Amino acid sequence: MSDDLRDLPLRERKKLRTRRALAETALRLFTEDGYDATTLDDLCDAVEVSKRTFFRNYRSKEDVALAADSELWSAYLDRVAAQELTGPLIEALRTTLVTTLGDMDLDWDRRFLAARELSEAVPALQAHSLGYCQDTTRALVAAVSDRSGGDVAEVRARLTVEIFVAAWRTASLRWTARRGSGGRDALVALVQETFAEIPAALASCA
Amino acid sequence: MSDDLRDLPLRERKKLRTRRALAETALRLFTEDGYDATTLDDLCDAVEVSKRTFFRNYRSKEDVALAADSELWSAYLDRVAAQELTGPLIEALRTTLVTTLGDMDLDWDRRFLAARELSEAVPALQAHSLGYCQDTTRALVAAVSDRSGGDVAEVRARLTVEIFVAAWRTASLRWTARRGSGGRDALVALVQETFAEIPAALASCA
DNA sequence: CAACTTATGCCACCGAGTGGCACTGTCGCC
DNA sequence: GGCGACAGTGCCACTCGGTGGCATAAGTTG
Repeated sequence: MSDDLRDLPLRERKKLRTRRALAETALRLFTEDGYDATTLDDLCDAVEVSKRTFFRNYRSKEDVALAADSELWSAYLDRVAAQELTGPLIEALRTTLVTTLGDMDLDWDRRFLAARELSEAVPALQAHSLGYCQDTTRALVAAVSDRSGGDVAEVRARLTVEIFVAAWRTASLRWTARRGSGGRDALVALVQETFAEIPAALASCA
Repeated sequence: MSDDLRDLPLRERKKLRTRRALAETALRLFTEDGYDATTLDDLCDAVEVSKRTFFRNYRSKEDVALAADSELWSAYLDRVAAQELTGPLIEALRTTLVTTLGDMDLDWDRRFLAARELSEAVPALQAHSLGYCQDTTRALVAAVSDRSGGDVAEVRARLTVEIFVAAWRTASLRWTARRGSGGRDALVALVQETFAEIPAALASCA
């Protein structure tokens, strides 16, 4: 995923540099000064870019804050599309997630943690982030249903994917709660733990 | 839930009437002309109310479109708070949901269906609707964790609640896909079916 | 009827997001 | 090396969702 590659056309390099500067500065300003307190004009001034240019790089103010989420899901979907899933679906989904996590950029941890913490503090970001999950869910269901058609099968696929996302969200919430300590390895461990808890959770009493 | 009650102070009655007129007209305009194409000014003109008044009744444009969702979750949380949950947690949550569904207003079906269809067409509404689920999740976890403390228990509770919401979303999606045919009874039946599918989904293969 | 409360209307304002157009740096081609 | 083509950018004006403030009208209470 690390396409730092300097063998891109000059134009692309410039564009990529402003894209990253925007995401980086946005994350800093949002956490330092607050999400609502930071206007897009502030951000654009800081990066020395026009507001118009911002919107050519990101679809919305929420989008730039949650760039790390977006990268994860995009990488995940690529991976799912590239390989064939075998065995129990939820296991396959979990395994692929763990692999994808391992392959993210080196500083992805930090950016993702910042995004999660913002997302918990700002309702608008939380909603937007859930939207990403939902889009990913849709795409996953489509990808999985293509391979094994059927009507009952589709309901099961959707349900499985929803549960998968639910477990991921629980795991990342736990990781965020301890402020990301242990880094990516800890996150992966929490994913494994949380998925293993699913049967117990279904059986647990009030 | 049917507090049509005319034994309220006159002022309350008026307020309630504009509240309902706003929700009703909003749903109509949004479905007829499109969500984005309908401005709040359009809505306020149609109801003959100032924009300021709109925002004293609803927090946002999304809010008024998803009033039916909001009512459901609010009624559900009331019910959960009022009774004690016994036996397997997910069963208790499901049963309470079915009861709550049975007790909604008579025209709730129609409004909920309209809200769901809008929500599937408009990303902003989808995100907002997921936000409601998330808030409900939080509240449920808090309510359940109060009763049975513990650290591992809290993770299980959260996971259970997340799975509960996942199943509900799958069920209501199925209902919406068939355009709400069969009304509320069909929705309840789908809820039962979908929850029953959970074990099979977890075991299902790709 | 008078005094108080509360919802409402009106107006000015902020910030997110879009469309249009002119400009400039980059790239391909001769 | 010069010369168009064109993507990316800046600037400007605009729409629309959402908020604050204040005067006013409507409902409530004595």
